[in-house]
Amino acid sequence: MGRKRTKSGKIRLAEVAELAGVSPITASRFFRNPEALSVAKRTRVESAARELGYVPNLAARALASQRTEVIGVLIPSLTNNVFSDVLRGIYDASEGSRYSIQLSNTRYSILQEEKLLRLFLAQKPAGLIVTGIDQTTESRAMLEAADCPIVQIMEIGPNPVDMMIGFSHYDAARAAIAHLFAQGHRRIGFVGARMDPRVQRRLDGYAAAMKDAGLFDQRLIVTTATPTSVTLGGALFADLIAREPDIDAVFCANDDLALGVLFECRRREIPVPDQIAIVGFNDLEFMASSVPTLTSVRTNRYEMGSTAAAMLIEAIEGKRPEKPVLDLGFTVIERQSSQAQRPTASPRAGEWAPAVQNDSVTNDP
Amino acid sequence: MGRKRTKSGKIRLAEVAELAGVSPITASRFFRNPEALSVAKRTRVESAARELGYVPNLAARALASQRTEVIGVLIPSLTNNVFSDVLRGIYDASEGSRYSIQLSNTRYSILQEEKLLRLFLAQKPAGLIVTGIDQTTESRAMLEAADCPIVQIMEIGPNPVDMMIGFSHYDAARAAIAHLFAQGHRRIGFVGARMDPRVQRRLDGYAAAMKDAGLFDQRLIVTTATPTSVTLGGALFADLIAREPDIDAVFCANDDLALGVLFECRRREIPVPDQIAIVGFNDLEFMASSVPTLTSVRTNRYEMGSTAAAMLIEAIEGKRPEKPVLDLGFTVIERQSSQAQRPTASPRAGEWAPAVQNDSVTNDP
DNA sequence: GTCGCTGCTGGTAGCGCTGTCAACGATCCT
DNA sequence: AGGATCGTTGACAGCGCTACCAGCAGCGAC
Repeated sequence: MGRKRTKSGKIRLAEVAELAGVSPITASRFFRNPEALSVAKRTRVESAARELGYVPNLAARALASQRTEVIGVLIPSLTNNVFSDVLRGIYDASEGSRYSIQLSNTRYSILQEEKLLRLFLAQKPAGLIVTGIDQTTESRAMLEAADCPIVQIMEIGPNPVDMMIGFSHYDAARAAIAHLFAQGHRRIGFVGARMDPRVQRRLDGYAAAMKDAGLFDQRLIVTTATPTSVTLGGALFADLIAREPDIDAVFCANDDLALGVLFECRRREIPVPDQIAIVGFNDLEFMASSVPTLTSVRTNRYEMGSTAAAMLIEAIEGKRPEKPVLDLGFTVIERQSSQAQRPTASPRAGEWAPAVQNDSVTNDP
Repeated sequence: MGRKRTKSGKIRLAEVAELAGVSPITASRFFRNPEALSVAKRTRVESAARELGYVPNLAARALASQRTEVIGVLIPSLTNNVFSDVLRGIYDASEGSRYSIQLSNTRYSILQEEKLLRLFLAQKPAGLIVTGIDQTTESRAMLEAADCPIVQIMEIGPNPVDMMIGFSHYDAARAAIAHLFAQGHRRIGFVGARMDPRVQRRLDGYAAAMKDAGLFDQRLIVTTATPTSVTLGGALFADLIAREPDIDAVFCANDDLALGVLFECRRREIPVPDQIAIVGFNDLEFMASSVPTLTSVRTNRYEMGSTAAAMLIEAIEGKRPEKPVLDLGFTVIERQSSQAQRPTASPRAGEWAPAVQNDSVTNDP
């Protein structure tokens, strides 16, 4: 016997079709490919749908069509400011499209990432955005076997699974160190936390630049697996300066650490940049208004997210980009914290201004 | 005639049932309510599912059961640190449950919120988390008509739609001002940005406290609709101090603004807290390690998210909480930036320590 | 006139799962 | 012992939509 399900008063496609005087399948086509209809039927279906307030049932559509309109996004952290900018880009670019975002947090664990990937793939997503290029072998195999477009974000490297968008953390770190060299600094410390693959590559870039200049010294490097924070930046710098009092600059793997270093310098009355220069990474908003203003490597986080989502959607709809790997570059934004010459006095109100980007070293491939 | 759809090699429930030697409906029950099966069949289905690597088709489930396992979340901003903490709580609490999170960004627009709400509700979510208590009349009506549990987060107020979890921004602001009064401050400025409803209520709390003390002065208030930032904090404070040079404290509607004020003071060589005391709101991590450390009102953002999601899931599964409205309270964390007496000298390295919470004014209902 | 093509439309048959109800044996109570 | 109750299981019929063809009209080419 049949069920007694309440028909729930919901408008179905069949109702719309009836009101429009067409078959259900024609009405269905209207929502997926309006161009295939004659103008007359198109307008009839459109007004019928509006009149009834029809909303398609996505579950039924997914079941019948054997595919979903979901874009899976895997990022390592919800807390890190870097990812909130990327996410904003992704959400903005997906808005207005038919695709919805399914977000999951890997917490910087590639095993967790593998687990989530398995979960996502089982639901046949329309596309996937994953962070970075360091997946487990198993994850990599799943990604390559997946029958949907995939974008790797945050960095670029060899052997993309499919598409890729990011920049070279290695080169960015080298550019930051080159800037410090140009300002006359020689004993440059490195402060890093979390040490995820991208931070590791910044460290590699730092080390390579220092080695090339014959200035590399393992003792200049302080890192920890602890998640990053401003407080941690201060603590790591305290370790560093206690051990190596003669350092003249610090390159921080991110801006939170840099701010922590700045505060620690202030606490110890170490003049910045006169005794110690500071360079951060990411160019978060506050870097431009601290005292002194802080030099940083600007990265195009929002664009990374929005472009990744846009590329993915294009690819889902069959228009693969001509260049599947996109380098968004970076810019060293030079500010007071790394100037060779400190201005005569601490600037008075009104005299300071954010760094002019024209003065900066840009890598925009 | 039938279709030639590629059966896609996917394992279906029927296959699992066949291997386990039970009917499909019994296998189905195993995944939804294992307790209803006898132990023998339960283990048989379990091993069959594992052997075949079965993954349920959520679209089919949603279609057949007329409901989804999706929790809709509407927040006003993806950038604001406050919401990233809340979100992390929501995602953490939903992990391991059968529910997945569908996130959307209202961008502080209640019209956008209404639009998104309509979209969400059309897909019959299992539950809904919405930010704040200021919905449009239309949104309010839709929420009340929705046949799923709903949690309003970030603040508490009268007439909850369903459940509610947050704290009183009004009371929190009053507590911050009371603390400044206790430290001897009288001409206390207010700096606010964005001026969303919650910031507005903080302003109301400030104004009420000042009026009660006979100290209210409209000229002490500087606000803007511009989104908040550290830089903006400095700029707003610059306006305020230019107009009212005799202020002795500033209450900032959030910590970014407070940091901006601190930097601006440093830029102008205004001693903090000797000439100007500073109090922020939210107690972001950096407040404890700035120089001087910054007083702030701690809010339980992660708990707000995780508890909201946990309550919602309980409610979806039929266990409504005994108390549908939960006040998570706040704590005024007293730090150097609002101390009545500045320590004799600027503290030396190692001598500073984060404020002890025991010294603080807690409102923990 | 016939053929093939193009553009539009419709019929049929599911997609994979679950709500509803009925049936069955086992257990419990009087 | 008889009836009521409980726990467990299965049959059936869809949920609302779309893939796959088939059909049909209109048109130009031969």
